[in-house]
Amino acid sequence: MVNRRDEVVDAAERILEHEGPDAVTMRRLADELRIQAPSLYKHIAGKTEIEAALQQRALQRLGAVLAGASADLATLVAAYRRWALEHPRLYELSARHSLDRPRLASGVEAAAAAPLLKVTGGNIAAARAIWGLAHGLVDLELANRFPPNADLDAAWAHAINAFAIYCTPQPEGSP
Amino acid sequence: MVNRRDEVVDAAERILEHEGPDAVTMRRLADELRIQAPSLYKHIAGKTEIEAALQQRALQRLGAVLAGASADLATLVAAYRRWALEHPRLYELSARHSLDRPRLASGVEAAAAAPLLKVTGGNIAAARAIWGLAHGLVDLELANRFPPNADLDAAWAHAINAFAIYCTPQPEGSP
DNA sequence: TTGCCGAGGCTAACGTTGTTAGCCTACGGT
DNA sequence: ACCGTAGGCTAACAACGTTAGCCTCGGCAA
Repeated sequence: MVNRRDEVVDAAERILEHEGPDAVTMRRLADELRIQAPSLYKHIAGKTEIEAALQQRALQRLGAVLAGASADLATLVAAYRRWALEHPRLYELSARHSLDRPRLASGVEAAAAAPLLKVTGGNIAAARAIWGLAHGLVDLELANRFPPNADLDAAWAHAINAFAIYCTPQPEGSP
Repeated sequence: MVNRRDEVVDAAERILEHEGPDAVTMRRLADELRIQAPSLYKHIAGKTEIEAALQQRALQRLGAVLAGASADLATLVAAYRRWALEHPRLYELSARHSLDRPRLASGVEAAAAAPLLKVTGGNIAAARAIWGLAHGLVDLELANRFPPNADLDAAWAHAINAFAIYCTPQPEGSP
């Protein structure tokens, strides 16, 4: 028998995916498990714990996708964007909640960051800049901040082009 | 006498600033105006309208700051970052809610974007990439996604350096 | 076999949230 | 002098997360 706590998180993810964040309610969640809402608290401390668990899942999955895709900068950020657009609610949930590192399983954060570091040749500041760039473009896109007809592919292309100096094997281009 | 609706939005901004987003409650808001909560609905349609109004304010203020600061890319993004860190709650609120353009006063969006466009010499795709970069770095910083000891100044420096090719007067560096 | 004890369900209820319905009052214009 | 409306009020609702307290069943020890 699987851990009941995991079943709760599974159900939360299912509801989030299919019905959106507002539908992820303790009562709706309990319904999904054919249970009454207060019984959920036998398995989890509260809603924030569920959200933290989903956040961790998102981090792990995105990290895995990036690890599989990391050849060069272009394919890496393309993978980032694709995953976020394919799982927008999970991405948003994970991005909008601030990380409480203590609760996070160890290594998750580092694993997610590794592919970025690899592509910058270990330059951690450049990796963070690229991370910010990818997250920012995705976040603005998900939040409907670009005009409907905006050519976002072009924006991504420029972004990749700008950071190419950090990723092609090139001796010194840093401040 | 000023518009009562504006007073409601003013109060909301005040509470948001001093007590955080969770404190922005219809009842708390009514208290601030020495009124009962239901009376608020004589002046505004609902909470979402307040949030939209705050979002618009944020956009206008940030746009104004950027317009005043735009000399080169470095000072522009520095101004962006500074404003966001000085008004984190307003920034978050404005970033996390998707724009409903119909409600937005016309010109606000374009005015906020203008300084960025100026610095890229009219290259709109590059301007969007830079916007994404600045927003992403700020958002990750506000969401506590970087380790506490991270050297974010270095990340910003790399970001600026990467995009310098689009901003220094330089004929052709685009894909 | 008996006894018990904890895991995991249940109902009832609480406080807080946004919001609606409906009433009342005072003031400004005809 | 009237009347309508702007703008306040109280009462109340549904939905939310959460707590308290009870019951039941299954497995294990004596």
